[in-house]
Amino acid sequence: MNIKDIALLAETSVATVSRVINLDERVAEKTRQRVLEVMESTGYKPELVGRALLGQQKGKILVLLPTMANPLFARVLAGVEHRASANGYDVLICNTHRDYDIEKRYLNMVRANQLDGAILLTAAASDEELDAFAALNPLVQCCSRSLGGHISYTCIDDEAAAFEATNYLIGLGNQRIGLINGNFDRKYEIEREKGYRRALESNKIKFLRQYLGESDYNLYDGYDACRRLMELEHPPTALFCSSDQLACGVMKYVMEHGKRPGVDVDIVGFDGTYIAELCTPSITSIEQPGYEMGKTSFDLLLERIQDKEAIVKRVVMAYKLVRRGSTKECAAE
Amino acid sequence: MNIKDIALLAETSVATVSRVINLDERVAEKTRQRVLEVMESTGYKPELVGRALLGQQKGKILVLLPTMANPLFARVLAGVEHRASANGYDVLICNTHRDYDIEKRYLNMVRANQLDGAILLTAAASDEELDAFAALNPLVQCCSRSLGGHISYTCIDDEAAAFEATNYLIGLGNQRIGLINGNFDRKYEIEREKGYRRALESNKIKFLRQYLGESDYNLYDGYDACRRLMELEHPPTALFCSSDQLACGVMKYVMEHGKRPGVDVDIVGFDGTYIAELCTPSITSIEQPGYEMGKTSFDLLLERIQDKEAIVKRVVMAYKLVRRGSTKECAAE
DNA sequence: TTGTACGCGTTATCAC
DNA sequence: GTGATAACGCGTACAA
Repeated sequence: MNIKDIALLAETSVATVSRVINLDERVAEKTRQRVLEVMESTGYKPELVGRALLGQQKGKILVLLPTMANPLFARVLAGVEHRASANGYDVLICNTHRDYDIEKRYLNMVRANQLDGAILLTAAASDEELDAFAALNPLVQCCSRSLGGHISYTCIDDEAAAFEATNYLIGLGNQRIGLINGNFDRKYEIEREKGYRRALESNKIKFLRQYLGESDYNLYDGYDACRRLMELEHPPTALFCSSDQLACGVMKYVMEHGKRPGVDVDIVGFDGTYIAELCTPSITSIEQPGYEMGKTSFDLLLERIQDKEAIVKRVVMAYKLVRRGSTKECAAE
Repeated sequence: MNIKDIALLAETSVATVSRVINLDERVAEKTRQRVLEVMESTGYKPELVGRALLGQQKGKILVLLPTMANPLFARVLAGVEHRASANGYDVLICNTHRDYDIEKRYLNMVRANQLDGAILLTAAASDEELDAFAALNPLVQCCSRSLGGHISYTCIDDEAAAFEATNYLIGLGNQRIGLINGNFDRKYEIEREKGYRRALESNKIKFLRQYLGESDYNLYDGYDACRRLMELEHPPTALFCSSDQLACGVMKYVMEHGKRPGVDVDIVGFDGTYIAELCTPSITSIEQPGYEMGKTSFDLLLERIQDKEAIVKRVVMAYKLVRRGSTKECAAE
């Protein structure tokens, strides 16, 4: 059942049917009714593939996530969906697993005119590749940033956030502070380590490599990394984790070994997700404005979709250190 | 840059280029090389839209999730992706928010030949509608089931699982058991309440409506529902929750009010996600084989894609009651 | 106001 | 082995 069949049944031409579908004014009311009736009775819906072939707007965008496991991304997604829906766009999601080939294949859907554009969280491709792609296709980044002149992005200042978190832990009286970070060499991970080290330096605390714990952001990585640090001769008295999930694993280790978070060990997470809220005690965390970042990402993308030459914007949003029970001053919570 | 350009540059015809692309044997080695070189140097990739227009395989399927928040779905997704990747399919995801219109719009992508098929978790549409859709398009369900003769699905026996969990709580000596369930009237929610009530009956415990707590599966719903039940004159001594996230909120309430999970109150969750493992104490939960269900869902879908008349299968998988620290016998964990 | 004809990128068919 | 061409479903410029 295609547009031709409808035209036949409505005793008119494909052009007229197309006009009816696309709300073109210049079609007689009588004809319109006849066409609408036929469409109704046959249950006809235009094949989007035909339109895509014409390189028109598809009304769909893609969000590329590195993983589904972090609730921060669910919040970002909600923000994207909110703005997308208001502008008549559907949002498709895919899971790149931080894999270069998968990321490429999905981005290709944009290139192949299947989608209007894409929002990328945590890229696997190089800055150069991304920039080249963004020069030709609507692409923006979110929660991470890429150098290069063609990609708009929105993110927080990871260096400053890590500095503030570490500084806060020092202010609570901690001198030995562990950092459990991801080991993917991503820009935001590097930034966070930078901020951590800057806070140590500015407080005249010596940086010790042994206090760095690595992780793949897997389920028990926080737990395992914490064990390694706690088995040191002089274990840290505070831990700064690069995600709430890591912090949750850390808490588990700490509590299982008879210590109280917020009393014996201070713990700070990252992202400010519900995980941090639901743990007991709840976890002090750097809260990223996921929902806002999602909304802004879509708006930036829409600008690029509507105008290929739209000016590139880099939006850095405010984060917030939310103090909860896993650090001393709030232990009573 | 399309197939025509390549043909021109390689000094041959579009037909031959198409043959090279599709690994057709009958093309001279010399010609093939020439074409491959041109494709290489131009970085040409076939536009999938053209193929889609011919009603061919698109190599893409869609997974419709009710929400991103439940880690169970991430596991299901991993299973789907594993089998999909092995069969050359890309997996797109979308978030229906349990909304009828959104679900319909995305399913339409399948109808409109944009995708090869869809896997649906938690439908918003009626059984009849879904069945009608499935009669014409490849569609399978996962983690929930639909009556009707055209939909293959895979899920667990929710009634039996709820029965076992409730029975287990009774076996621990509990007589007043609360059920915190979703309030969407979904089949699996109804099944779980049935199992809960059957366990009470078979142990001669009177069912009390006041021990039913509702929720929207939101962040603090477990916490709030728990408060309502705990403020009753005779509060329950055990709580069975319809998700791990709910159970986590329940634990929080319990601990904040000076009671110990697994000692003063027994708590059982549902799904067996990492949330249950990472809490302290960790949470006893009905573990759904998410990864396996995901894999099987894809296999069922592939059968339908490859053969429209493939026989409908209903796969019920084994669940597992995993005992952890939130219930008495394991409180020492 | 309506209809005809073309083009989008690809593959299948058929003739050479 | 190769190439010309029809076909897929749609929107639109242009003609009527």
